[in-house]
Amino acid sequence: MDIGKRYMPHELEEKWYKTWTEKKAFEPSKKGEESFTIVIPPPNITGKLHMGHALNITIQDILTRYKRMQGYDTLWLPGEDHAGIATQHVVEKHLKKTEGKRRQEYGREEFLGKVWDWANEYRDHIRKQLRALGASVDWSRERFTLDDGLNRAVNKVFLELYNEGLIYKGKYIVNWCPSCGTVLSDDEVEHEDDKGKLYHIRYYFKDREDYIIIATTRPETMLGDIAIAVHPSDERYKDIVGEKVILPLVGREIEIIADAYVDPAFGTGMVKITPAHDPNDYQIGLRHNLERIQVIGENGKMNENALRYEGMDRYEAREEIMKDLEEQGFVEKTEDHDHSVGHCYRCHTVVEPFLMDQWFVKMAPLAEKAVKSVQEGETVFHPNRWEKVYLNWMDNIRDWCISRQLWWGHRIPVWYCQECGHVNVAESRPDKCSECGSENLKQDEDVLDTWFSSALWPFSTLGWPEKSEDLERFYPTGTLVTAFDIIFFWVARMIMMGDKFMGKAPFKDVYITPLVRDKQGRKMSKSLGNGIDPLDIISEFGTDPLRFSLTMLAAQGKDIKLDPKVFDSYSKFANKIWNAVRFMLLNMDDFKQEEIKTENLNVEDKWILTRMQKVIKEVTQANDSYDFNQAAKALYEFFWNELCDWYIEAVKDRLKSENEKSVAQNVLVYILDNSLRLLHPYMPYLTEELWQSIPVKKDTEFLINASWPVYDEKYIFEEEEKTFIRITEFVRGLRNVKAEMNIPNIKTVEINIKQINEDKWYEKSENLIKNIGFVDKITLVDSKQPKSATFFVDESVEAYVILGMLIDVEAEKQILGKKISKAEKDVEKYDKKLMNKNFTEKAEPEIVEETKVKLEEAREQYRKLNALLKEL
RNA sequence: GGGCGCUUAGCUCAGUGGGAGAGCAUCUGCCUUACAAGCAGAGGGUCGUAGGUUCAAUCCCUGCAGCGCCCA
Repeated sequence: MDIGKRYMPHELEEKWYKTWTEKKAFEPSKKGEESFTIVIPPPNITGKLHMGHALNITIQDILTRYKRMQGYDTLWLPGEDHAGIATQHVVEKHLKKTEGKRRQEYGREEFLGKVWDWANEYRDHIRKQLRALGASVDWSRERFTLDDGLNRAVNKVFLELYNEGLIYKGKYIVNWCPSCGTVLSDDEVEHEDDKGKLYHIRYYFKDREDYIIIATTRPETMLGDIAIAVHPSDERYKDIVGEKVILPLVGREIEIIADAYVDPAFGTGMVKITPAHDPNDYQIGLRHNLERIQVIGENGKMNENALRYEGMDRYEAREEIMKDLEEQGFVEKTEDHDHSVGHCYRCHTVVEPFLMDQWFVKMAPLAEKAVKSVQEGETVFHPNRWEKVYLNWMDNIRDWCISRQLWWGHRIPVWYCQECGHVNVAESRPDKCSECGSENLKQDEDVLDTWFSSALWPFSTLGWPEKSEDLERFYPTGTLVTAFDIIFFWVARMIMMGDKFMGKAPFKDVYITPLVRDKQGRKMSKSLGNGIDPLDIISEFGTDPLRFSLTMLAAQGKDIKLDPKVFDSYSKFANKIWNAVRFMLLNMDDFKQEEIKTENLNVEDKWILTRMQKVIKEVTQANDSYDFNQAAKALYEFFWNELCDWYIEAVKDRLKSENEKSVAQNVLVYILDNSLRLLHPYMPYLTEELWQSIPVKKDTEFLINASWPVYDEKYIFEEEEKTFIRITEFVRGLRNVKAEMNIPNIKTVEINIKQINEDKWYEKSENLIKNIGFVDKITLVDSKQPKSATFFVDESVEAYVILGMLIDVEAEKQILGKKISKAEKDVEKYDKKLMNKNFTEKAEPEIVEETKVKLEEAREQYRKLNALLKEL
């Protein structure tokens, strides 16, 4: 049977994904066994999946396939997120472009119809991408954050929190994005240092000819100034507290008050207080019972309180006001000033602090449990340092503004009675007002923050609030795989809600993946155009190489700087695997599967079996501790550098021998069977395809369901492992001399061996040495023969290669010289160590013993090599 | 301002209290019946810097410098 010389990814991928889904291989099938569940971080329906998603999906799939093979009742639940602000934003932009209309021109219902069309299209696109990546998700359980079931969960949670007083409505300073036309939560505001100006403005006293100087970055808000504040212990201003000044341009009298919030070191140590347009001023306003005057409207334009500036954009007004102040002599000076400004995390517009009536969740009581869940280890972060980030946020938690002035989302389940004004909160529309019985009810116009529904994802997707079988079977979930940037938005809130409504944290582990950046370390983004589309990589190299590459790079706690060259490297690895299996298949004549009997094994068999067990252990441990890059690396090195470079080369000859081939075939089949199992979570398609062709009795129809290999003590042969390593060193020595003497490796040579002690480790492996070393004759000698060069020296033997006319004495001297100086350095190093009493007395005895052995070895090498050099 | 992370070969990065590693790149030689997407060999690093702990530090601790991120 020949499967062809080259690995061709694409047919395999479609074929196997189809087969797996048809056979329901992704659906949990081990009911009653311990479950392992992952809920997907639902991708936004605003766009396509990028490289970060590809990494995230790959890791989830590795975990899922790994646990499935280990026999867990495994579920990976897929779904998508309706992404309120972002989706409404892109659809509005899209409609403006295609139909030239704004959403208000359609009306709420028609517009939502168009968003649903969009959502359906993009959900489909995301599904295709997940399939392309090989994600073994259970499609029969797919969810969307706006599903009816999830809506029931959202309404129930809203109602319960409201009844407990944990949801409330109130007028506070919130973050308003004038471009998105909605309020944002504090976490959705990104602070950035912007170049701005610090304007120093004179405010004249009401009763005397003097003035004070106020420094501000936002002069346009002065129209809403209500007071001036100084620090109570600021000696400079103690005497003027209580005095009044006249607000320039406006003419309003405002009082100088004292409040500890003021930083005496900033500006002049006096600040203007605008309670309607600054969160800190708002707090001061509360403390001093100050009036609030709004001067900027929701559209970011000055409102009716803004005198002649009404209707101007806030930045235009700033300029106009400064111009007027200047003309009227109120400006002391203007200086450059960098300061941190809040921007909308979606559209990057500068956010306006705004006094508005909104819905909030009281966070402190919810945070308390969520802190405990992590502190007590119910949920563990990997890498662990993210735990601090999480706890830090929880400690400084503020109430969460959850209402959004959007149409796309879960509409707030609140109905205001138009008769008596009563606020009716209910899971579904009430027939009449619970207070006055009126049927004239009007639902709140706003929708909930998307993260409000996302926070319920780990249990709402499993059927909550119904007491579903899935909920019982799969909650709490095993691992959440996500990126650090949504620890606050999402992870923290899921833990809170899980604790609150399920009584248990929603997952045992949180694995925070690295961030995928470009080659220069920049974040991949549309605007930079430095993104790499996973689908492009898949069509060029295949899914398996993409996945394996990302895994190799995904070391814990470090961002990935992605150089597309790596995909090429690891697609070569896929080809290597392909060809190793191909080699096996081409050498399976008369194959009968038999039990591997220890007494029939050669040294190379025992070595590879031992190495296999150790790799099984290493990969399993690495997977368990989320060190996927280490698992991948261990597999890469084992497969290529040990199995292919040495074992396959070692058995080539035996596979042609009638007497010997059976053992070699059986070992080879065993090794490849186990290797493919270990590789499956990383490279599912390739391994499934190849596994099908292995002539071995199988425990399952498909590799995806096959059992995970288990470390087997009976295949551990420590002695033979060492012997084989000695053989490889022996052969390497020979190859090295050949290379230095410009003899092609495959040109056969004769070698001589001088026995020094009793250890005849090479005897049983003479054929092996001949084959892998391209040696046609081995002769035992008493001393080094003329026209031969030394290629191996240890305590048991010296070995020489006969070169005849090819000998190059200078080259040999060089080789020996290099070795001698290395031995000399070793002798010096170990000798120095052992001369140090502190070392011999305080270091662990094994280390001292080891060092002594090393010193002796190095001395012996040095002595022999020197002797050889003299002979030349 | 508070906190976190990073600094190892030309590039991208693993790694460990006791022998400095991989891939790519470079150089040399090979079409060897699995694979030229391959095989064999070689060169290349004061492990950012200054101290400290230790018998022993690239690794642990502290300061410093540079880069990046989060929070205010």
